[in-house]
Amino acid sequence: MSNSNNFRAQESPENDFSDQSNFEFSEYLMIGEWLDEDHRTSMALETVQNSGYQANEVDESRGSSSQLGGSNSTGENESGTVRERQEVRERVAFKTKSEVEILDDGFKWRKYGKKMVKNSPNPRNYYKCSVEGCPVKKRVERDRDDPRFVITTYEGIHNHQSL
DNA sequence: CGCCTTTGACCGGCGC
DNA sequence: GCGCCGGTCAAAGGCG
Repeated sequence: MSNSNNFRAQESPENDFSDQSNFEFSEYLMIGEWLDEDHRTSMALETVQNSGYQANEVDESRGSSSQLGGSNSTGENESGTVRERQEVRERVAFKTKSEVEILDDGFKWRKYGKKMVKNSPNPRNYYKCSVEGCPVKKRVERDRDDPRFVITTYEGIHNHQSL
C-alpha cells in the first residue's frame, strides 16, 4: 500500500562466486540488510545451478508435465530441444517485517497452493505470476522464529515489465 | 463473465 | 518398500 518498490532479481556485478567449481549445487549468499521506516528487510540471493540436470520423466498420468519445464532463458527459446543441461535460476529471499503477508510488489500473482510446513505453525503460500510465459514463482511464509516477519522468496526472472 | 482463492489430492524425492 | 515432506494441480466456489 505504502511502498511499491519494484523488486527485480538482478545480478550483482560483484558476483564473487564466479569460481563455482567448489560448489556443486547451490549457493546462498547474503546481499544486504537494511531498515525501512517500519519494515526491516533482509535480502538473500541464491543461485542454483543444476549441472547434472536429469531428464524429467514425462508422466502422462495427469498431464502434470508443466513443472520446471519451459523456457526461462533470457534469450529466445529453443524449438525442439527441450533438454537443458545447465539451468541457472535465481532465488531471491526477502525477509520483511509486516503484519500482512500480502505485500504488493507491483506484480500480479495467482495463488496456487498453500501448505503447512512441519516445524512451523504457519502455512506457506505459493504464488505464481499471472502473466503467461512468466516462470516466476513466489513463496510467502511467516518466519517461524519471528512471526512478525514475513519471508518472501522470488524464484525466476520476469519475462515482462511490471504491469 | 472472467479471474482469482480455496482446499484436498496427487506426485516425486529422500530417508529409514 | 513405505512413509514423510515439500511442491503442484485441478475442481468448485466467490467476488468485482
